[in-house]
Amino acid sequence: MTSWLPLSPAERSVAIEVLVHGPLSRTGLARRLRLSQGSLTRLTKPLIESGLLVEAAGPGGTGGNRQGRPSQPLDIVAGSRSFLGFKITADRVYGVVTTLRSEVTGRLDRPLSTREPDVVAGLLAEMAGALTAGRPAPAGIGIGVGGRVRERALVGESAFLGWRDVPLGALVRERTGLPVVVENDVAALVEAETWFGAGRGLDRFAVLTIGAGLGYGLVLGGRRVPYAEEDRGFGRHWIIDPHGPLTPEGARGSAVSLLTIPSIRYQVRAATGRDAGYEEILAGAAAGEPMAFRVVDEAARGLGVLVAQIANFAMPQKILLAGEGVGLMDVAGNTVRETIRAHRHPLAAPVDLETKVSDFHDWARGAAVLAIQVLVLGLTEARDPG
Amino acid sequence: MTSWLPLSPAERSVAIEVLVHGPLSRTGLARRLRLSQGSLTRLTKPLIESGLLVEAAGPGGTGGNRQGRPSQPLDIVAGSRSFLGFKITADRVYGVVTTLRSEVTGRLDRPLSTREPDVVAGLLAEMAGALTAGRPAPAGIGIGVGGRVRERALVGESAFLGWRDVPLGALVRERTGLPVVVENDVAALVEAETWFGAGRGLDRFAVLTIGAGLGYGLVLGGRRVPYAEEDRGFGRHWIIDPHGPLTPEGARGSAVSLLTIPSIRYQVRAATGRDAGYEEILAGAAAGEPMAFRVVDEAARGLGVLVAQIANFAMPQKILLAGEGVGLMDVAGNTVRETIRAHRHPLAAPVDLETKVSDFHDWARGAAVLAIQVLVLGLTEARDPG
DNA sequence: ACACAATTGTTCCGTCGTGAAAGTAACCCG
DNA sequence: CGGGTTACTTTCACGACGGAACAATTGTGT
Repeated sequence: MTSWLPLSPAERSVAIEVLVHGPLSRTGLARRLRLSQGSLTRLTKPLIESGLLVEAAGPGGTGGNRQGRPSQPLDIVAGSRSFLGFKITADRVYGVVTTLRSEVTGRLDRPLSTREPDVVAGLLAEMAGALTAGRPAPAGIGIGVGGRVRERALVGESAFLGWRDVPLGALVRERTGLPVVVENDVAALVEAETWFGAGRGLDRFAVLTIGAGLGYGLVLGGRRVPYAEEDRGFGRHWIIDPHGPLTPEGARGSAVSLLTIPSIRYQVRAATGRDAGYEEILAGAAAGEPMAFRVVDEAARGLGVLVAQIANFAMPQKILLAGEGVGLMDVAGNTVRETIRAHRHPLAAPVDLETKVSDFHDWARGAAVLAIQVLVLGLTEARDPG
Repeated sequence: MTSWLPLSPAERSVAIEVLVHGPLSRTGLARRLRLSQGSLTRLTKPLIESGLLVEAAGPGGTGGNRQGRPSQPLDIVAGSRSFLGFKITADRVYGVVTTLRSEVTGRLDRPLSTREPDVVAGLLAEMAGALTAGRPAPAGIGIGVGGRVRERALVGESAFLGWRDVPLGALVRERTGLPVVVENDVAALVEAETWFGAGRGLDRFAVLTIGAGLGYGLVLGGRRVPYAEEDRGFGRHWIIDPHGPLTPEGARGSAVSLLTIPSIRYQVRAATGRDAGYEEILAGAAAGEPMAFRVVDEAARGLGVLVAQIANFAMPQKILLAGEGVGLMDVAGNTVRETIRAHRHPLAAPVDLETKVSDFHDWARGAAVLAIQVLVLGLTEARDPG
């Protein structure tokens, strides 16, 4: 049990199904995967023997069968392995320990004094040690970085760290002896939400993150679309309103200028001369302070337009708003929803919109999910044909 | 050979590969489909025996091997079967005969005097007879209709025909004795371009049609995304510019108001008092007539914004502009391209944009492709999970 | 001219994954 | 305790596939 079997494609699909969709009986799995019951007996046997799956204690709960032999749910031994996830920001590193099911069992964060790759890798190794002190060794490490990442190991370009072609994966692997997966931070969050969050089981799913910048990810056919713009952040040139605000960060009236936390603070500061925090501005808008209201209202309309465009052109079944800047929805959610409606066909299905305020540890958890996907199940990034 | 074998999934993939990607040797097919050479011998044998494939005359042309046994390309017998495709508009029906490769070998169109379902089905049957007079009977019929189509047979709702739950497929099958596939017209055009046109071999591909209305279709993972808005046409509520023109057809500044042929003619008529044709307006804009130029220029900017939004949010590898209203690109293509660039990240890959002026017979050809897909290869519509 | 290399396509065989069907297990109910 | 019902297992036969050896057909070098 020290290392898992190489799984056949069919075994892998069974493992993923149980991992993502909770305890399931063999019969239920057969239905979901369109396999015969006999195949399921065959496929689950080695998975149970290797310790990846167990027969859950209590037989099938509610909604089960009224008579006949009770079903025997199978479950992943979530605690059998642990994973580390890290998110690197400009001035701080956030880390979490998670189970196989991506439940966070520990968290930590440390300031980043320098951005020297060696020092950062050392800090990551040190945090890995601190996070797993007194516990069994984790199965792998996932690292999320803003910027372009190649081959899940190399940071090709990261503006805020000033990095170019830094082999971060190798550096951390040397210092920890653990397998390491490096990925763009938005991509990692999207994967995490697809497997364990709002996008669970969906075929088409979009994520928009609002924070210091914007992030966008699209999942189609259950797989994330590899995009080419992630290197310098999204939305600086998504012009929502040509007459909109001009900020240092994006083009005039761009999504970045309208929506990101720094841009909203900048606008209020420019108008009132006072430097207010983001939460403070939202509270002010809710209380009817004119300038704060105006900026937040404009942001809400911009967000509505943006969400409607995503819904119209990418046609996802669900859109998740995540990040630290979605508190906007609490204050001006109705404005956002009205604007979405105005930019959609009246007969179109309403957009399934979910809001999830996330902090930097949630981003780290996303990176841990990448490690789960790659290391346990042997998934590799979808190739881009053509 | 009167009816084709039921194809196994592997045989089907071979047939599609040859159909879509032209003559291919067995070795080439093995590489593309990631199968062994032995499997290819096995799979192609029944296809050749049944007459679906033939060994092409001349051995592999240029770019082949320098030495060794020359490869033996396999090709579809395109002329072995023919297909009918129809496009129904408000006042006219257009029909084509095509080969298996979707090459048009005959065309016809007739005025539509009434919209009574029985009469329309009768006209279709009569046109089918005229199109195939003196030729072998076609293998199937595809029909494209603007509006919502269910189960590839029922016209659920079509505003311009005034239909609701009309079993058009059954009506035409009764009168012709041929299998019939009914589909939304835009969906059919998208499928045709995916298999035989601009989207050939691409994983992600978008189509935007401009004509009397707008159409939009998205192909992801090689399959068309089933959308829910097609019933009343796209773009009436895609607000491109809130201060844009107001026309009878769409919301103010909507894509429909900016781009469709009736809206452009309406704008010029409202401004000049003279009713000019679409081509005339384009020529006037090119010649510098102020009002025509202004309307066309605004349309070009609107189109640029629209294409940029599609590129930003759906991230296709290629976007096709089709329909009768893309003559705009000849006159104001540079404006469109500049606007796209302004709404995209400067480092993002340039949008691969293709323009194809299409007439109503091209729409009919699209419907014939649906018939090819469904009837010959047994493809069914992608189910929408979740 | 001849052997040889290179490449395509075919034949043969062992393996593996699968569904069908029959059989076993576990539960409820009367 | 036996019948009904549902979950799971075992067995078996089939079919799809890859790998390896082999045949076919050309170019190349001496």
